[in-house]
Amino acid sequence: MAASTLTEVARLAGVSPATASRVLNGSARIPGKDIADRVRQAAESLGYIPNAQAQGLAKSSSGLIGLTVHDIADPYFAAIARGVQEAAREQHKMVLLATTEGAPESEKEAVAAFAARRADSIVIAGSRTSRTEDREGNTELAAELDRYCRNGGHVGVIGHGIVGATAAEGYHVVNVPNQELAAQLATGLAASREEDFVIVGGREGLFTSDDRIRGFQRGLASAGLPAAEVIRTDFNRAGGFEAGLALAARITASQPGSETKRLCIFAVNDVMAIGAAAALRSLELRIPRDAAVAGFDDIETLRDFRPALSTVHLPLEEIGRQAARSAAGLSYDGAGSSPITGHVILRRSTEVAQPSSAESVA
Amino acid sequence: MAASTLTEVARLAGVSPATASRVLNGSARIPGKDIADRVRQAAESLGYIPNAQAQGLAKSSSGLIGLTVHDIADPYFAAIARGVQEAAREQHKMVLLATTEGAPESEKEAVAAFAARRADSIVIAGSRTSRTEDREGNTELAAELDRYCRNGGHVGVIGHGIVGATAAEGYHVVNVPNQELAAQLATGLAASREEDFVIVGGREGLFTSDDRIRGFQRGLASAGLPAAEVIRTDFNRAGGFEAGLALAARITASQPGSETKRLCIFAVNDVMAIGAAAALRSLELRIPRDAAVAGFDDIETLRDFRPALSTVHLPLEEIGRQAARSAAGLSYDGAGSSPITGHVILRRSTEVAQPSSAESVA
DNA sequence: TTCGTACTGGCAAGCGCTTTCCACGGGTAT
DNA sequence: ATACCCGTGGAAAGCGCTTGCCAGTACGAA
Repeated sequence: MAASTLTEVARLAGVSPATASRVLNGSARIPGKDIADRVRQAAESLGYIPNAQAQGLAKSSSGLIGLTVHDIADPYFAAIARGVQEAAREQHKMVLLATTEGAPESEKEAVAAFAARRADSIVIAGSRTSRTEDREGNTELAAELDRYCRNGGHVGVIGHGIVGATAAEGYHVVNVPNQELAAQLATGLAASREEDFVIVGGREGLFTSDDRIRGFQRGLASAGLPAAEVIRTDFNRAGGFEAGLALAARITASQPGSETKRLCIFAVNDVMAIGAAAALRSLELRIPRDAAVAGFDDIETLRDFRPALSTVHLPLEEIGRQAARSAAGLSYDGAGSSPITGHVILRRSTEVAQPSSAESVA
Repeated sequence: MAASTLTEVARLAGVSPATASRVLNGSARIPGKDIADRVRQAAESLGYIPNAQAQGLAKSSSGLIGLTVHDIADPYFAAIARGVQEAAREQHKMVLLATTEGAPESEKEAVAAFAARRADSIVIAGSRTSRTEDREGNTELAAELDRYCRNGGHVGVIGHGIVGATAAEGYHVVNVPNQELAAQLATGLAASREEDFVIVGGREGLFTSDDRIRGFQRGLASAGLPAAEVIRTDFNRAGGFEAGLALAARITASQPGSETKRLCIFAVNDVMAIGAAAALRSLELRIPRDAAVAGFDDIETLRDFRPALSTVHLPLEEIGRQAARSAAGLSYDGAGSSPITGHVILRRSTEVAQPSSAESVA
């Protein structure tokens, strides 16, 4: 990793390193044209690439944005990552990626690593949790973040704030109206039908999941419907599939009686919804004929799924972008940073009209 | 970004910075137990976090792995990124992410940025290209990479090597047997039917796309079938959709004649295949009844798509992992790094038996 | 002509860490 | 008792860059 240095360039151009620095790496003072040209030419001929580490050390800033996600291959996080990446580009920074599997301890480690690299800001994506087994981890994470902020760092958290974080300065959270939107979804779903609602949610304590469940229940209540049963499972496709199997069994069993209402399954995210749908299908049940299914997030890759999934659209990319921006201090309590909004999208998977079984084009 | 420094820790512990460094940040020489404890305690109480930039500067290595992808939200790249991330974790490094939209100039910039940060290794994902308009960009990219390698860097390229790269040392490419697998897919598809094959490919010059097309044609030829028509379009869902519309029109038009064979559409990647399928569906055509569709990559998120998509499985994550490993010098021309293999998966979307129209569960 | 002003480029002091080299003390071999 | 070696902690020289400060120059104003 030995590349040519500023000093070499300076020597070749016959100037001092200070001058070379000024012409090559942006400074308020730009040396005279002839000298500048000579330096630039020297740099060019040596293939000079400034050492960002050294620059960072000298300027104490790194041009880095730290991003933690649960899993970069999860389309939800991938979309957010794209937004963050975009914001980073705007700011002429690079993004440093860490995956944490959602474990607060890993997140804490990631934050420490970002701090060690003197990342200018940190974006934390992924559901916060309040489970007792995460208590300690959360506390440590909060402490780490506080310390980072106290040292002048900026953090943007997506969704819920970190439990226990107390930093006054540099701590921003991008609020996602999960509850309101889930309520709207419930209202929309409840409007034109009467059926039994079941919620497939993540483990208790996952804020995102809990919020969406709470919102959905509220929506049902405001439509005069009873609260839905909640099935807790893993916050991923497998969890959805599992819950789907259980529900499918129930549906199949009740079919003979036949005066039971159709089931409407609300999975708290699209991926779980797809899992549930796959489970139903694997047991020969059809959607929406035998059960309605709705998700949340409006994952892009899943839009071609059939029957098209009713869901709540979330501007994931924008969320990532905004988190990165607000953490950077841009457009925070200034102009530009409008609150995140989403909207309910009712598609085929929750249609009421019984489809003629031959016609299932959405 | 002012955190406490090693010197402060040393002072508090009443030792020299050298000693503090030795105890805190791994060194061959570990000071005496009592001293070590004192230092560690001082560090703890000060909340000391080593400055990775300074460490990097002193050791001239950064603990960073650079990764360029076209688009992190594309599930293909996201899967690879996950593999790279995993390998990074193994090596106790972090990954620095850059998205390039596939433009060689952006890739060149990214490589330069990685070099500036003294990344220990660089992984380049995303199809290489030989289009004339990319000529210059490719040359520059190659030059940048060469320089990086010459300075002791390691690069792992996924798929095809960079055109024009000449670095002898530190330059590894993870070969993906696109051609062979595409040929196998063609053979598999050709085996049990006679139909018209059409290939929906990316723009000319995209190596991945071209390889898959070539392989597929070869497979057809070896099955005694004529070469398939090739439709060139964008290497993404939109491109697939567009091509799908065109093909749908053709199918619909020929239906009356009805002695035309069924069309079998091979899209060179899953996302394009899904696009094409969506297009057909939007025009009331059914798969596989009115046309067969096959893709390539076996994207995880798309596995729940119905009718299930015939495709070629590629161990994306493993590919990413291996690229990162080989670039790190691990397991390269040593044990462990077995060549990448994939396999054909024939699913419902290319089934021959006409489905009874009521039964479309895969 | 003589100041004062406004620039210019260079010097040198760091940024926070690692690592070579050195001095020193205690142990063993002679 | 002397010589020698090994193991320890510390001093100091960087790693490659930025930047405050200073001296020198050229200029317009007086």
